[in-house]
Amino acid sequence: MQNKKTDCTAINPDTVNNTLPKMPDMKLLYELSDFFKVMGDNTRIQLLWALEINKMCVGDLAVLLNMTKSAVSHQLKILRSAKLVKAEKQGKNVYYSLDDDHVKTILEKALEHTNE
Amino acid sequence: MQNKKTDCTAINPDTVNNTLPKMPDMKLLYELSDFFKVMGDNTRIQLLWALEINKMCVGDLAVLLNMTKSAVSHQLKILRSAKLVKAEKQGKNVYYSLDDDHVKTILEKALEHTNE
DNA sequence: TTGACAATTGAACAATTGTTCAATTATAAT
DNA sequence: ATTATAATTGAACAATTGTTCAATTGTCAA
Repeated sequence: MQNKKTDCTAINPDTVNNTLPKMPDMKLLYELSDFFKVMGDNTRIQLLWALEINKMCVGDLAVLLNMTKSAVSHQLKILRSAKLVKAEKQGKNVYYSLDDDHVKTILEKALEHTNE
Repeated sequence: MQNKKTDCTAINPDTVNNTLPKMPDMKLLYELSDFFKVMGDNTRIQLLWALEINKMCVGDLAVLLNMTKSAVSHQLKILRSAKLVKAEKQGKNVYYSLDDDHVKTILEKALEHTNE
């Protein structure tokens, strides 16, 4: 019941042994933290909330959030690769919208926490 | 209907005008993204999940996650200032546990998203 | 009081991240 | 074909972040 990194020893080895097998797979935990990492940026939260109100194209979002199209596009790419938004091309414009019903639920749950 | 940062113009000014008043306060959005930022780290997700299983002290957590006590302590401090975990001193040890029922709910909701 | 152990703290470092800028692609209109 | 507009892309830069290391604080036992 030791730790490779330090000479640190467990105070309650039983508790550690009880906890270890109940921990989820590392892969799952990485997926979770990667998901939250995507949500953990103010620009992306603004984009998600805006798209929750209306489907919009990059130019509209840039004006709405007072940002450059480039910056918006970069962040939308991250949201898209996380499957949080989807893109739909119409002529010269690309319209973005939420790709996932869970996003709204998670935003609301997170609000319950911060509003305490 | 212009943007100060670029010469960019809205494609659909009506949509932008419709969306703008419906956007939540900037302060609220920052609180939200700050919350997700705290959740968006693999070490902290591991800590939260471990504490969801058992109340533990710093040394136990360090052994469980194979980290130094210092690194664990640093991250616990961040979780504590975000009111996600609470500390309770017992002699030489400090026992940590989840401070918020919502955390578990949010973790589960996030899993629903990543498991698709 | 002294020594040992648990935990915290601050500084330093490497790594990651978000925005800007400039260039490029793609589509529609003339 | 040429021009104009929408969007994307990649490189560069500044800012932020997580871990390590060393030193410190606080508590118990001898």
